[in-house]
Amino acid sequence: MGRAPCCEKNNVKRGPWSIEEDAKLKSYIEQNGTGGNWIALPQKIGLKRCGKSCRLRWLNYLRPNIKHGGFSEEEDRIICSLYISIGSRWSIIAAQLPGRTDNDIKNYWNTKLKKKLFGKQRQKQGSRKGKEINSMSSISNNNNNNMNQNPFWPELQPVPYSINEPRFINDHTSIRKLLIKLGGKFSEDDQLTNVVPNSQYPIDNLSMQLMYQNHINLISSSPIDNVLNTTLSPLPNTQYNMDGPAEFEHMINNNQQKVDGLEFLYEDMFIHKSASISGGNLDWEAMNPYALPLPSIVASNNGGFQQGIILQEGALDELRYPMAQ
DNA sequence: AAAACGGTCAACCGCGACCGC
DNA sequence: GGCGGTCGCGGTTGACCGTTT
Repeated sequence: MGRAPCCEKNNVKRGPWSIEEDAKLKSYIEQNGTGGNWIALPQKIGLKRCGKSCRLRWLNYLRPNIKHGGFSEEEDRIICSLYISIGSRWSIIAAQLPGRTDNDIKNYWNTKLKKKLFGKQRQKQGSRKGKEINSMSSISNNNNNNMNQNPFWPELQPVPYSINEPRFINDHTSIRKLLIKLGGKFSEDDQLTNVVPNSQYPIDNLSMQLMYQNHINLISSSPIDNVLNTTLSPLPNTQYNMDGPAEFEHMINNNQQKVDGLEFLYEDMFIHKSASISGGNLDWEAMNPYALPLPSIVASNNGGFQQGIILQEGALDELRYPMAQ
């Protein structure tokens, strides 16, 4: 048996909203609020619309102080940084951009920013084709080995990644270790409960906002190398330019102790659904200024934490199924 | 001139989460 | 704890419009 529809579809109008409908909805909500029940709202005001449709129209269009179009460079940067860090959590990204709606940002990303970002990358890749053939083959060889032996991710399974997987959320110890390594307010003696009441998720909104802000300040203001040094400052100060997967791989392989607290990252590097490698190449430099060259941590909308790492389109399949190419 | 194509964006859909009973 | 109703989210669709062929 299918799920019951939220409204009787035969009796509701669909498609674009008329000026009259907009005016009706807007004036009612401005005077009376939503009443906490979107489903009942259209009936109250005599609109032949689904409650969800009313909600959407209000949130995305009629609500005061909504901005449309004209995204600034700063907004671009925030969107890209957050997308790289947390993926397509549009509502969370929108929360960082006053006046922007999740729908707007999603559309903007899908139609413009994504192309801007990856188009730039392809352009650069195209100009370095010869060089990349060599690096591709080396990556491919490594991948084959990795897939056969899984030296770093022994339990890696070719299963689709789900953002709802509790892997990070449950890995409290790792998260805490990472937070401690981030330094600043998270000292070794601090209890995470100072920030996360009762050590249980979800964290309160203010803490989450503060964490976000710290994260955004960090990633939006720091040059790549500085970010790396800053966030990993409590670690031995070995420099990695992170110019590609080989460097990152090398870092993991030879410096396990230096990245203690990031254990949960490495698996995700290969499983995260936003992770990808275009045509077998990782050209992180080309992702600048938006790309983050390091694992970054932010709060997720369900109160946990997640990490993002930059890989390019197609990486997942190639890394999982190297023989299928 | 017109058909084909591609980009944009408002709106819809379906699912999981949440909440009250 | 189970259930039904509602909310919120992210993915997808389709109408519209500008550009290209």
